[in-house]
Amino acid sequence: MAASLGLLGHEASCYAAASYPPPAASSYCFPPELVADSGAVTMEFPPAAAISDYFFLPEIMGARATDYYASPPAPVFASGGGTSGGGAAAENEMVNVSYVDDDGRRMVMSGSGGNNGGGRPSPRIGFRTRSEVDVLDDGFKWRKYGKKAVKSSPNPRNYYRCSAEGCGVKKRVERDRDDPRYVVTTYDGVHNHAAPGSGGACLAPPRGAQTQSMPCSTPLVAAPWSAPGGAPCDAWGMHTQLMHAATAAHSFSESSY
DNA sequence: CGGCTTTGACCAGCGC
DNA sequence: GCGCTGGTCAAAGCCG
Repeated sequence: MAASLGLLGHEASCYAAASYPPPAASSYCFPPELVADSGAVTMEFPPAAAISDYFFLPEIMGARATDYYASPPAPVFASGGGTSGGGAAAENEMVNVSYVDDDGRRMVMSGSGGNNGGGRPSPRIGFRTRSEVDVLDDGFKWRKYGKKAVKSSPNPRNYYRCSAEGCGVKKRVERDRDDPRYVVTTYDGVHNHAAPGSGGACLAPPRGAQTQSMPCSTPLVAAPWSAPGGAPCDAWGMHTQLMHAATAAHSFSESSY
């Protein structure tokens, strides 16, 4: 049931979406009113109906994720996203990431362009979450290392770094400039460790989530589709899988050069 | 006391 | 080359 990512003609499988089992809790489903609401962040997204068919987004600390946007490495994929860095628009510039599920339906995700400024680009994935809290508990432990007022938004942007030793994953959190009810979280990089306190699982499930049963023994850096056991079991796994998909697509494209 | 947040300063990339 | 902007650093303070 693996879906596949279509990236510059490459096809990389992932378990990101297709035939995803319905969550036990309805709150995991895409809130109809929150789908693809033309926010500044999401520039291209599947129709609401399609999303509701394929994505089950996590409820995090009472918040409901609304949009995901995955970003493969910018230099390879950023078609038209040449304004990386400098410009505030680059931050939310989308790189289209499409994948084809088992039914042959083409799905499109959108990712932010840009890279880490120079060196090896890292996978980036973000999502917009309707939340009253700024910091969403994703099971990992983050240390805040910066806060910056950005020109593109009246709301400050917070910078977090995974506090795990040797893990260079970063995330940026900011309120949606158009709708402060939404929190835009961007993950930069992929964890090379399991989520703390998750008993070896990839991620601790969000509050109230059903028991995590996805094949989390697989190192996070591994391609998600290579993990035994098939699709993730819940929305939280979906979140993880998306992050992994970005990484995997990254690796895939690199290896094809 | 250790870990975390805050916050101003600094640095690098990009556009003009 | 200069200015703007985003991202990071690091010292100081706070909190459990």
